[in-house]
Amino acid sequence: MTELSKNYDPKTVEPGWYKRWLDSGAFRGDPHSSKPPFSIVMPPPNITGVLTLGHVLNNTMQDILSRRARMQGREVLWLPGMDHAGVGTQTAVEKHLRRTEQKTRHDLGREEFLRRVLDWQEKHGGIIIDQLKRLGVSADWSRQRYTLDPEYVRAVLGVFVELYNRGLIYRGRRMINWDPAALTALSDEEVIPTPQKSTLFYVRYELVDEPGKFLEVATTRPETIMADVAVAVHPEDERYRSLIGRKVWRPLARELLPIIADDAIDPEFGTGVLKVTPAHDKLDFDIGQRHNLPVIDVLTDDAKINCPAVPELNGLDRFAARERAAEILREGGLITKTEAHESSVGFSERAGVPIEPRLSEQWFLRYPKTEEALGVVREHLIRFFPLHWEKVYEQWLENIQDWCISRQVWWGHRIPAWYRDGEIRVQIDSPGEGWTQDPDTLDTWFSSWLWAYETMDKETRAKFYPTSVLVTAADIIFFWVARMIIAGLEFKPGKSERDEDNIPFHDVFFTGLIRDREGRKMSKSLGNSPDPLDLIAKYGADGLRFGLMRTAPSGQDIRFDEKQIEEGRNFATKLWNASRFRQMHGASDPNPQLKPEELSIYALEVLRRLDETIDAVENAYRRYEFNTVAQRLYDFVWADFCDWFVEAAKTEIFGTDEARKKAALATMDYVISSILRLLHPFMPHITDELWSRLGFARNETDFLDFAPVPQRLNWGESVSAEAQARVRAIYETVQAGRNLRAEARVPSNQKAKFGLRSAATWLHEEKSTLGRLLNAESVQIDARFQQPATSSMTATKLGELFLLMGETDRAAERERLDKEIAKLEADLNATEAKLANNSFVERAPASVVEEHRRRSQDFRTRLSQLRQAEASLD
RNA sequence: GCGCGAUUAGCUCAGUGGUAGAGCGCUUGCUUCACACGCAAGAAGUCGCAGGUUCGAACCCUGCAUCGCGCACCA
Repeated sequence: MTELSKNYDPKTVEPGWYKRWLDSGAFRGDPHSSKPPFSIVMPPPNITGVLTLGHVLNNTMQDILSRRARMQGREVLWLPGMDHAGVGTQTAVEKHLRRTEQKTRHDLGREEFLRRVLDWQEKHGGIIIDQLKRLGVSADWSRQRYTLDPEYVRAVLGVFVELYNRGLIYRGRRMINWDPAALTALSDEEVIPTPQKSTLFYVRYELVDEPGKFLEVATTRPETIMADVAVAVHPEDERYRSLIGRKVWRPLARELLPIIADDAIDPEFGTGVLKVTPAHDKLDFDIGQRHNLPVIDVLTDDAKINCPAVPELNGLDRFAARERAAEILREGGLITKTEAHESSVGFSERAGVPIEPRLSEQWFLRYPKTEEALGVVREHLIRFFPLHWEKVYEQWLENIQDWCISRQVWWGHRIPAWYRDGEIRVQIDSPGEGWTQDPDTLDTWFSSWLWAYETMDKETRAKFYPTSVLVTAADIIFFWVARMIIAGLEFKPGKSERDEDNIPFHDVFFTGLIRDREGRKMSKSLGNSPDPLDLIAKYGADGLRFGLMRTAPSGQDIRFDEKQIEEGRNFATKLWNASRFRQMHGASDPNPQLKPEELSIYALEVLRRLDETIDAVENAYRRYEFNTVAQRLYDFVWADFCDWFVEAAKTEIFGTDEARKKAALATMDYVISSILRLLHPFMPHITDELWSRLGFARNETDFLDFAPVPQRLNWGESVSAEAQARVRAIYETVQAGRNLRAEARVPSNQKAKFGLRSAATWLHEEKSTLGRLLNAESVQIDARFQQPATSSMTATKLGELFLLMGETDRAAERERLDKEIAKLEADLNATEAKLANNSFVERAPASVVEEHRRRSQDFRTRLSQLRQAEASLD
């Protein structure tokens, strides 16, 4: 055992441990184990993604749960993997292609393009896996899966075929969300409504049978007028009733349009007249269907105007065309007014451009098992943490729409539909000669929704499915969480037909989003997203993990502040140095046997606090309150153990009584052993390093991951009650004494003389510890201690404490005493007033009333002591 | 419009019925035999606002305000 260095150096320690864990197979999940199972499937990061703070948050939590479960003696499977991220990856490769070769994917052709994507994946893929390893993630990498693994692909396609055969998947020409930049359809969930300032144009449509009279229509999209097929009013609208059934002239690409009536029109909006453009608006499309109107599409797939009848607009981009169309209309005197208008426009989450509602032939899924999916959450077969996400989940399921699952991208699972001469077959493999496969691929989420069980083989599933918990950010509650629940209930991969065997997970913990100090979302464009690897280099993986966990309020968004990570690093150093101090006093006992009657009151007290901490930690884990666990451990280690116990125990550690010294060191061993085990899930590297360096580990592969979680000693009140009272009184007296020192401006490094007027005989045994904590040259303890003229005084639970000085500024001391007396009087009055209140005494719980009585008595005693002291100053 | 969160010290956050807490920052003292990534002491809060319930409210109820999120609407 070599001596510990003064500072902990994560750079040299952490990678070594990770290698040892991997080499020993510590992270393997064994389906044949007899231990009770614990399992998590990792939300698969994008294959070409890099580690973000969001990943750190999410994976640290999963790692904590996994490691804790191993320590609880459970067989843990944490199943990692990656997602092919169809649109995202393809967009990245296309961009690269455009920049380096000025080519599009169509220039290369499907086959060659996919080869390029594979090259890209080869080069940039899987970086994140190494980054996760650097974080200390204890996933079972031997089972790493990918959404494009051949057997996974077959499963995804198989599900498509099955749902098609059951009539739940169908192909249809419907209004979908079209991304004109990525050139693909999107699901409703991929569209982000964004408030946009726009202009509302009031356009005049001339009545055919009454030239010179006009119907005014308010629109934000004059560039689509050529696609109008009618104008519509509300049937009850008195203003327009007489016009229904008549006709107007379309002002661009002049044509006759009927005036129709439809309930969907809001008479309050604009003029109460809507131009009906079925090809470019969902509501208009529905109206068109109801009235058997034709559909005229005037936009190309990249959102340029396709309307040779109006050459001024033809070929223009939609936004340029909007301005040009307005100009043309204005020149023709057809715009009466414009007004500023704010409305919400759907943006593509990927490409960041406004989507176009578009009529298109796509594949759709009619969701099965929506009622059941609601049921398992409502009945808490699946528990959400925090609970309020249930509402969001319910709201979505209650308004669920069919899912557009086809994408016009090449990278992904190609739709297993085959065509020949108007014939269609849906099956995984080609039906043979002459059949061509559907060119489209499936929405990436259509593969992810099987992730919870298609990543497992049969025997793994038998042991580990349903999984224990899913840890994920709430922004994919619809994309992923809800759909996985539906898939589990629909395909029933579990060991029986019952819902409880087929839900994908028992608990879902929703993490918050990480924001910057100003509360903005982290984003590349804002440049406010720190690189976790830089943070690891600066503060160590353990420092990053602990710092982030300590300030991650459960389920709330997190404002990131690097200071917090620095604190994590500082805490690691503190732990390191406390261990270093222990190591300086000889080898640790890996299995210390503590006997209460041999221990100091400080030892009994720190052990009682340890019991409390173990309880608090246990409770916080049950609620997934990672911040509470971290905070409780931080407080226990830093305050209870280091600041108080170790300092007090130095009397014995540096003392001559070998038996007492041994007991103090054994207590340290016991507490350090507990601390290392409690902290291990949060700070795996440093704790294993210390566990090994201090000699707690039995051999090289005796990792903390498999050490038992510390249990309460449960020595009971009879052992600790008196010790607790005494220790608290001493610590309080010490703080009062230190305050006297500071007030009297005695420098910290200068020893001082104290007097304590106290009749407590037990105090004499604690005199040297009291003196040590006060940094005193001497402490005189005497029931009849006479206050010297030159001293300052404070009242404590143990009696009046005097700081003996050469010279005292009496005026300053009097002022100090006056202040303290005034405060005490106020406190006393408040407490007495409460006790004088009959309702309080009768109705409050007895313990509360008792507490007030005790407090009141305490205040009186101290007050009289202080008054006496003030009198003696004269 | 409907729903969900948040509002506590300068900052980030704990605190769910009984005299307001932590870390950072700030002020002061200290290189004392684990640690200056440290030790010790201190200043700092009408607990968003207004009502109500209660002997007692940061906490429970009602309303309002501000910020954020989701859903619907958005011509």
